[in-house]
This record gives sequence, structure tokens and C-alpha cells, in this order.
Amino acid sequence: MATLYDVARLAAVSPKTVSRVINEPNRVTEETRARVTSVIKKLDYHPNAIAASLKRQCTDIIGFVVPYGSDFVFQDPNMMEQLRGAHDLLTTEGYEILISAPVYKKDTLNEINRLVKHRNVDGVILYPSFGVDQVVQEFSEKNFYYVTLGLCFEDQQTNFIDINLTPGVYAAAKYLISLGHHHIGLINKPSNFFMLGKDDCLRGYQTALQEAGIDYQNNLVFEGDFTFEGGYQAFQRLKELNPDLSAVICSSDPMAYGAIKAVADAGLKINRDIDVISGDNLPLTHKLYPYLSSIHNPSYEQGKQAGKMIMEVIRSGQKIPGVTLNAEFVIRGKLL
Amino acid sequence: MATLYDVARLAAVSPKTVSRVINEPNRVTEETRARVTSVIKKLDYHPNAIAASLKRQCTDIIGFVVPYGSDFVFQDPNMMEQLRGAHDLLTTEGYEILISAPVYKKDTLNEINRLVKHRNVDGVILYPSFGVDQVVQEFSEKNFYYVTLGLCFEDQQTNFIDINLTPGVYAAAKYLISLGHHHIGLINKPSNFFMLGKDDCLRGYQTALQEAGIDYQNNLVFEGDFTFEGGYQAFQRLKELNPDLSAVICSSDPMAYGAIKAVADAGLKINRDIDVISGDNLPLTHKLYPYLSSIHNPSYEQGKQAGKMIMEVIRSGQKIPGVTLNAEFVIRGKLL
DNA sequence: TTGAAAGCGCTAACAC
DNA sequence: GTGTTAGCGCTTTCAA
Repeated sequence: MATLYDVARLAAVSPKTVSRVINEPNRVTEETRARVTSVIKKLDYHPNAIAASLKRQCTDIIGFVVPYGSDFVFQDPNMMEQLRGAHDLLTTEGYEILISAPVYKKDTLNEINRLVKHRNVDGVILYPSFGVDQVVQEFSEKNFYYVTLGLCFEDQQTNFIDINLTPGVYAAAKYLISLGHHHIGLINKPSNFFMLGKDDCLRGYQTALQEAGIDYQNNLVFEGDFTFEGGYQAFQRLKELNPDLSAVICSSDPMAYGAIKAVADAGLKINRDIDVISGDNLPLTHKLYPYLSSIHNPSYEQGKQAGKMIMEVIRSGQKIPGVTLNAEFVIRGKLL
Repeated sequence: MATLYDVARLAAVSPKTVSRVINEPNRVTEETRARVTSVIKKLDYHPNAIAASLKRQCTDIIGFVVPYGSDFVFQDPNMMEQLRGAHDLLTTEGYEILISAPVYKKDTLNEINRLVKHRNVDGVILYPSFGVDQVVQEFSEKNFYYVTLGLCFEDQQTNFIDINLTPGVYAAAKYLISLGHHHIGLINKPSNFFMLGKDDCLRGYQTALQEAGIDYQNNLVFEGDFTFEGGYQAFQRLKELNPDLSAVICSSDPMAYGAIKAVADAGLKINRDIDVISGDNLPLTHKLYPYLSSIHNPSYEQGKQAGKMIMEVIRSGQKIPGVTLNAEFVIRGKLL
């Protein structure tokens, strides 16, 4: 492989001039630029990114670290959307994305530390999880760069893009009530995942009921675990305990699909016996049930903004105020 | 950030000794190792991966390049499975994965070249696509390392992991015939994607029909484009042209779900009016219709083996004979 | 078992 | 507008 020096020699210029032709071409006369360029072509020269990284002290690579094991991550439509958002923004801005989902969840913190401290990446986009608060704390002190997809500790003010589902769930419940439903189930987010301030679904649900003068009932709310199976079981229990159940709000797409299957297995029919509102409205999945009204979870936008924010964090060397995106409610199809 | 030299100075050893403690600890006496280790801890020293990369001439990063635009890639369950397979294998072997899906398809070749020639990655896992054959050709000559997920040119003998759907489709058709079906539709792979030797579905289908003495009919075979919408439209046309249609084989999951929706929209019922065999049997999606028999596409295994192969290619500096994985047929649920 | 010196390929200062 | 020099932080001969 030809090096910068080979080019310089053959073009009869200094190494720095070659470097300039590559990195700041308008600071070189057209003549020398042409000469150097032709030698570059002739030698099939390609700048060595590693050497440049060493000198520049940055790699133009952003790490995307997910703490739930690869089988979960690559099968979760939400994460794919966040990843897609981050990817789209960062690649158009000249960054690469390094994706890391430790096989064992417990390796996550090591992995984050390794990536960042070994200088493999210029910064990381992180998922909240147990222990990440300490990592983030350390990063803050040592000026390593991160942005989190959601809150990592109670009073986090900066470097996060969070999503608030309350407005979406509120509007969904409100809508169902306006259609005459009184027994509305909620398949809620799991409580055993690490998520701060995440009673957002419940809050929206409760507020809507309250405003309509409907009493809140414990046995109309069950948790899923974000999976198909979790949604399936949650619906079964809901129906078991509430024979009058006439509508269900699901807080994520995979759980909605589980619930839909449970509906069918119970011999019921959606849009006739029961109304189901699905969870994420992600393009990857919502087309499977395009007739369902849905809470729109702006995961793609979240990923995109996280990409933008990590760039800004790196550029400025400063912390950036966190951003919260609101979910919306999308009405579709024929409800009762 | 502390450097190797800082550690060496404080531990009163040479830089090389520190390097040894990190990279080949058993070639250092226990005593010095302990001393050095404690200094490493004390200074919170982390080796700089970039500097090591520059010297070692490798980054321990593998590129995963997909040529279909990010909106396609991150929404295709097959690609996610391949990515997951490659990721699982490579991360446990100490490699990182850099994922790259150029926003514009036409940038793909540049992207591959850039990643490899700039030495950002030690090797790449590639998707076949228009023009990749030339890239691969050049890589062969210049000893850059690659493995392809499928064949990239007619007589490719090495450095690929391919999947042959023929046995799966054959078995599926055979099974349907054994159940008494005579009008079996095939929603085939698209022909406008770059895929070599990819009449594998059709071959399996035709062979099964032939063995059963059933005439092949052109209007029982339609292409999808790997998407939900494609499957939907393909089924509609199939049913339109073949009122007697009683079974459909889909060559991918997303197309199967499109077909399933078209079935419902036509007022028909699966397992009563029509049998549907889904395409990929991927964990990400097949649970949505767990009662459907399916052609099992070993995408995860393909990704995993591609990961293994690229490692071997890099390690040996040699080309490796290609591998073809066979799809199987999985019987489930109650068919007619 | 350990150390000295050279250099991987590039870029940032600073000179001209 | 261009060139010279030094050095990013590590590893790799080779010698002790």
C-alpha cells in the first residue's frame, strides 16, 4: 500500500502538501493539486484512517451499546428504529456506527468502558440499565462523551433523549371512552426493566379515566415484558379477571401482537368483540395490523436526535440539555 | 489520559515490559507484573487501541455493509438475523462490528472501498449487489478480506456463505400435494434484486409438482419484492387468476404476512379456505403466526458462519471454500 | 526476562 | 502557498 510519503516523493511535494490536498484542498494551488491528485490515482493511494485517528485523537466512530443481549436487541423493532435513526443521521455526517450488544448483560458496563476508554469510539449512545448511572457519572467527570436513550438517573438534566408516552396513552384512553368503553385494559410496560419515571403510560391512562369519572381498577392493568409472549399472557389474565373487558391499550407493538393472538385464541374478534390499540406504530411492524389505531412512539426520531446530540456533545465538549419527545395517538380503521 | 510511558516510568520498567504485561502477561515475572498492574490501576491506564492498531496494522473491527438503504435494512428480519449471527460470533471472538448501510444505494461500492482501503476495518461481510463482483475481484487481487452472504459472481468458489432454499420449498410443495392440493401458488423471490442462481425456490416447487405429475402453470407463480406490500399484491393476483387456488408458498416472512392480510381481506380464512406456508421462520416474526408451517431459512447460522469465515480468512490470509446451507421445512399447526 | 531504539502513517506547529 | 520537524502511543526487532 502506498503511503502519503510515496505520493509526496512522486509528486515532488512535501508530505504536508499531500495531506492538504486531501483534507483542505482549497488551500493548495490548482496546479499542485492536480499534480498530486494524479499521483494519488496512479499509486491508488488511500489515506490510512488509523494513522489519522492517532494524530487527530478521534476516530469518527460512535458506539451504540445495548445492554439486553443480542437475541433481544436484534429482535426488538423499537431498538431497530432507534438504531436506524442514529445510523441515518450519523452516517450522513461522516460518522460510522459501531454496534455492541454484549452477549451477557453483565458485560455491558465493561464493554462501554472499554470502547470509550480505549479510544475505539469518540462517543457512545447508551441505553439506560442498572449500573449505567455510575458509568455516566464517571464519564461526566472524565469528559468522555455519551448520550442516553432515556433517563439513567433520577435528576439527569443533560445528554438524553427521552420519550414520554403519556400524551399518546391519554389520547387513546380518551378516544376509547368517547366510543362508550368503560372497561378498558392496559398492558403496561414491565417494571423489571431499568426505566426511570416510566409510569408514563399509567399516568395517561389514569388521567383519562379520572376525567371521565370512571373508577380506576387494579385488575384492568397488567404488565408485559415487551415481548409477544408477555402480551399474550397479559391479555389472557385481563380477560379472565374482567369478563366485561371491551378494549385494550398496549404499550408496545410486540405485546400488542401477543394480545391480538390471545384475542383470536379466545374466539373473539377485534373491532367486533374488542378494540385493541397497538403500541409503537413502528413501520417495521404496524403494517401487519394497519387497521389498528395506535400510540405512535417516535423511536426513529429519538435515534436521530441522539445522533445529532452526541455530535454536538463531541463538537462543543459541553453537556447539552436533555430532550423529551411526546408520543401521539393515531386513529385508524373502524373501531366499534 | 495516562500513557504506557507514564506507567513504565512510575513502575520503573521499560515501556515494552508494560506492553508485555498487557498482551503476554505470562512472559513477565510475577513480581514485575504485580508492580506494573498496580500502577495501571493507580493511573487508571487504558491502552490506546488506535495506537496499537497503527502498529499492528489491524483494528479488530469487521465491517458489515448492506447495499439497500437503511430503511430497508433495519426493517428486514432476515438481515437482522444475519447481523445478529455475525455479531454474536465476532464479539465473542474479540471483534467489533461496524455497520454500514449507505443511504443511497449507489454509494455502496464507495463505502465498501473506503472502509477497507482506509484500513478502518480488517475485513468486510458483504451483500451481493450490482457491482460488488468487481469490488470482490479487486479485493482478491489486492488481498483485502471479505466474505459474501450469497454468491456475487457466476463462478464464485470461495469466501461465501450461501443459502439454498430448494430443499425447503421442495418439501413444502411435496407436503401440500400430499394433503391433496393441486393448485398451489408460489410467491417467489424478486428478480430485480441482485441474486445469482436464485431460482432455487422455483426449482424446488417445480420438481415437487413434476414428481407428482402436476403440470406447471405460469400463472401460479408471482414475484414479491421481499416486502409486506409485495406479498399482498402477489396473493391478490394469484387468487384473481386462479379461482381454485387452495394453497400458497411464500418465499419470505414479510411477503407471507402481506399474503395473510390479503387472504383476510378477500374474506377467506387460513387453514379453512386456504393453506399458507410462510417463508423464513425467523424468531423475530414467526411467532406472529406460530401455527403456520414454514420454510426455515437459516439466516442466523449464515451470519454466524460468515463471521467465522471472515476471521479465518484474515487469520490465514487465504481464500476459503464457500459454504452452502440448506433450508428445511417445518411442519406446524393444523393444515386442512 | 527485560530494555533501547526505530517506526507504523499521518497531521499540527511553525517556519519560509 | 508550501516545507520541515516533531510526535500521536504503541509494538517490534534486536541486543543484553
